[in-house]
Amino acid sequence: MSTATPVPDAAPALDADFGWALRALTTAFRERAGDAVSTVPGGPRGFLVLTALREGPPESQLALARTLGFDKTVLTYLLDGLEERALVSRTPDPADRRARRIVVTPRGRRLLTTVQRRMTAAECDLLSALEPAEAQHFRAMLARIAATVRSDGICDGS
Amino acid sequence: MSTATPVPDAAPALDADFGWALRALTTAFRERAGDAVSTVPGGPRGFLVLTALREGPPESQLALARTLGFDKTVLTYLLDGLEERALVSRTPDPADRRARRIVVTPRGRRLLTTVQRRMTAAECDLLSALEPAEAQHFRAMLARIAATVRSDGICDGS
DNA sequence: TATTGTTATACTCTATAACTATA
DNA sequence: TATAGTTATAGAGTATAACAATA
Repeated sequence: MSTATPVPDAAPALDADFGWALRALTTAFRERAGDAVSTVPGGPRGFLVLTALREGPPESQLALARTLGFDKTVLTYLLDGLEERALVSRTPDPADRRARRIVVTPRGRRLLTTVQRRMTAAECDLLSALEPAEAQHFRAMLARIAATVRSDGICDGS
Repeated sequence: MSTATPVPDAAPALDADFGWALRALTTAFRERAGDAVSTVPGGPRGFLVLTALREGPPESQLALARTLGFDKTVLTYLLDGLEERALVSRTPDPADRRARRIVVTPRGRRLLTTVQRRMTAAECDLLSALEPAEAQHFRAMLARIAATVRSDGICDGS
């Protein structure tokens, strides 16, 4: 009998099921984050658009869509909503008149700061089952996994 | 200057954003799990129904729905699909003729075993960014969080 | 001919309300 | 009256196809 089992049991109970736990986490996150981002047009996805734009203007809407992992058609109406409330500005790129330059407005930055604070609080609440150091570890592992699966989707070599 | 920051930065980049990482993980999981559960009527949710039933027949459909965190209306057509392929049986409870006794058939158990094996493989692939021991730690933390947020939703005392 | 962005459409998942049959 | 289950419907989120403008 081995006491440590690196490979998970082939027939776990519901509570031990990865998919079930992931589903429970995302559901709870949606609920709590939903309140936090209720003031952002487009909700959680609008928030991610602002977050991505904060790092600098993308080459085009398409480049932004790829960064976020969103469909380009989704981005169109997400940006419609954000532009309507003057949180981003959308101007034709003089160099390539098919593309649009998207930039966050000062107002957009201010909203993002406020909402990010609320999001952080919601996340801490969500992870309150873990000790602070554990929660940081969980976040770090999650980020590593996300980076891997994303790059897999984009450029899985072999 | 502190080298350890238990509280996350208030303005993280996209790659460090919890919601973005969670979204990337669930998207990748859906893709991979989708293949694994493609033979189960109702897909990922049908699989969870079978998993929950494997632990024993529930009091009623409603009790099963609460265990899974599904809406009762969803469970109706999920069970329709599973019953149609003889993976579960649905018989009126003699004691309370409003309620139905749901049990997994031998065929349902066999399918579950096969699919669970595929699901485990898909999960291991998904978590391949982590060392096996780390992956187990991640699973354990995820299960703890899920248990907490679930019980919060059902019976938050104070 | 290929690409950016838009519109229209459909499909899945989820949530709500209204109904039936039992208790 | 309250509960178990069903049906119908509407709303998000997502993906696809077709289109206009530009390269």
